[in-house]
Amino acid sequence: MIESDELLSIRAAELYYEEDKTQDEIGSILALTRWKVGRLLAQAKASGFIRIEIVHPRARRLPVERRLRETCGLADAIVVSTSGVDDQEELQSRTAQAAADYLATLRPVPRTLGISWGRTLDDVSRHLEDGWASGVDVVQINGGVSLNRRAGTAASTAVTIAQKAGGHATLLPSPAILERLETKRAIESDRAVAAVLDLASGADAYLFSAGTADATSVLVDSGYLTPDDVSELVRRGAVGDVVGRYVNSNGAIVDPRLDERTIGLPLESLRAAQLSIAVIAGAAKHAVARAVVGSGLCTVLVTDEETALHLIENHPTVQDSEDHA
Amino acid sequence: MIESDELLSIRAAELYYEEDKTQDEIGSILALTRWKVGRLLAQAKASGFIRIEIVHPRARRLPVERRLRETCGLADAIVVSTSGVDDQEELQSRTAQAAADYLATLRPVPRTLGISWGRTLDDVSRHLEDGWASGVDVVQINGGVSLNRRAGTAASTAVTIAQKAGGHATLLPSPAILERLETKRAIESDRAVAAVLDLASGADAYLFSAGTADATSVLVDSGYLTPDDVSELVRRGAVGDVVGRYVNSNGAIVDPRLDERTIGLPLESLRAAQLSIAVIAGAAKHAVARAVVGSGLCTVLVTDEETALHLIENHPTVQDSEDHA
DNA sequence: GCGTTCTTTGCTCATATGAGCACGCGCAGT
DNA sequence: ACTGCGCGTGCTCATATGAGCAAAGAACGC
Repeated sequence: MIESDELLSIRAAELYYEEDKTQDEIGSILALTRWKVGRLLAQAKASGFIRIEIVHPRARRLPVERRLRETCGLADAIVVSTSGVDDQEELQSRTAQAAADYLATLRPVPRTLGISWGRTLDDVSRHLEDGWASGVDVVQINGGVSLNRRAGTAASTAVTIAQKAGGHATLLPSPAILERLETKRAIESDRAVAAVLDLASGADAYLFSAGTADATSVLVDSGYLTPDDVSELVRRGAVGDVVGRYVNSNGAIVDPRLDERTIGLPLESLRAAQLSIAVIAGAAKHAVARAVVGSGLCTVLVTDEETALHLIENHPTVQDSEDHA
Repeated sequence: MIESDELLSIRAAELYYEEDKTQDEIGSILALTRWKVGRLLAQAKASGFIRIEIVHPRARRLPVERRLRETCGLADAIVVSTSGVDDQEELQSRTAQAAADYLATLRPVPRTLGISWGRTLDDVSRHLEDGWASGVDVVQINGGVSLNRRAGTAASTAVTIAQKAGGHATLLPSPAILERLETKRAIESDRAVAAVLDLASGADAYLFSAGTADATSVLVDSGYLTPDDVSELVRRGAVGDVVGRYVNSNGAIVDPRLDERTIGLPLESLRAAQLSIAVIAGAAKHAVARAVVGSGLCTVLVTDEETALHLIENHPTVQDSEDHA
């Protein structure tokens, strides 16, 4: 029964899916009633013999999204299909596209959107369509405009997103990390900076990415940290950075001294936010993604299938809550 | 239109196939009429965005079979799925299984079945179920019983197939290739041998495989030919052997002198047969498969998907008919 | 500007499919 | 043997889907 029924269900599936026969026709071919065929087909599906895949760069993985939402307690999850993706480039692009799509269809439309900056966010900004919303103001939530070697990327990301929505951008005129705590305090209390930070903390939604904790980080690239600094952070458990702040696998700040010199929205504000969207893709970022999701830094995650599955596997339900400072 | 419709059809497909929504539900989600959704879905399928695959060791590829039948003018074609097959072993086994299944469901049941011998055929015999038919007599169509190193494989193949069908086996008591033409003639005219050959030429159906033209061939393994002999044959265009006879890519005999010393059914008998089933699998046998199919040696081919696609690509419609002798 | 033609849209209707149910068969306990 | 239970089977009926069609709309030439 088990054996022969399995084979029959395969034959039925071949005729149904590959030959577009009706269940009735299959019935007469295999000498079965059409109800039996229906059950065989259901059985084949249930046993996982039928694999249906949607192959398209814009395809999403709804079942994975659901699982991700459920196991990680996210308000929403966007998972892009990873099938047939050869290079990281493509994967980044697909994810950014998905994030752009998500933003564009977001309801209610946020009046102010707080964003970080970096390669990923810039990618999102470029994938957004002109007129994706009307009148969304964009605020930077962490510093880093001027020092960035690829001058203006951070600024242009914000400006592009705002322009395409017919709103205007507010930049955070400050470095990402200051060398001395006093300088940081001084800058922070500067009226212009304080106003932006204030605006940022009141944003309706946040959109940010995360960086890996290695020498390829934008913070290294921009000269805020040396590769050695990063190595030391890694030694102390850093898995990546979120809006310029290095966190360990529990999502806790790795180096409070460094963090104190970092300008921008504190991570707690992200955690408290009604809507904070993280865009994280690629195998290199699995660890940060886990930290971000596990520690409640985002309510919505946009990612690739592989990363999503990784997160589900290692269900990032925080086991130990805090780390030693 | 093209752009937005494509995206919509992907969204619809996700909801339909991955979330098991009804077209009507999708309609209300995407703000479309259910007919539009239906069309979008049809479009997605037509554009090839929906890939349905049946993952099972016994799964076949009906559409490929159809194409193979049509482009190669075969009476029937059996193509096994190659998805997720790691090793050659598995592929051989799947193909043999399919051949066994095909034999078992063959109608009308042949009264006498002519078979060759070798690893593939032996595999088929082992996959046949006991009682796969009732009263099928089996005849060997080419020599090679005694000399074979793996003693008795050829004989056991025939006997197994016959036994499982409740019929009896007739072996061809002769080497595959004789060293001297006179010996061959003498053996051929021996009453016992002649009777078997006569029986063989009158079989209702033939089942055979093909070997590659290299040192791994069973003919080398059995000591009928030396690796050097084979190299020479290859130099002269041999792509493999069929029932002990080496053919070139047009399916023509490579070395008529050698062929004259080979005992067994001539290839012309296979070509003239009402029903001759070739079982050929594996990348190494693409060339022989092409020769067999292209020169009409079989009316039915059992093979793997990869080989089938190769045959379809290089549609083996015989371009030049005969080769120089 | 106007008619023509081709495409797209929303429909009706026939068909295909799935849910739920009652029957009958086989099996075990008494 | 009898009876109760469980399972697979084939059914009825509601629902989902696809074919075909007429009208609306867009694109084009005159």
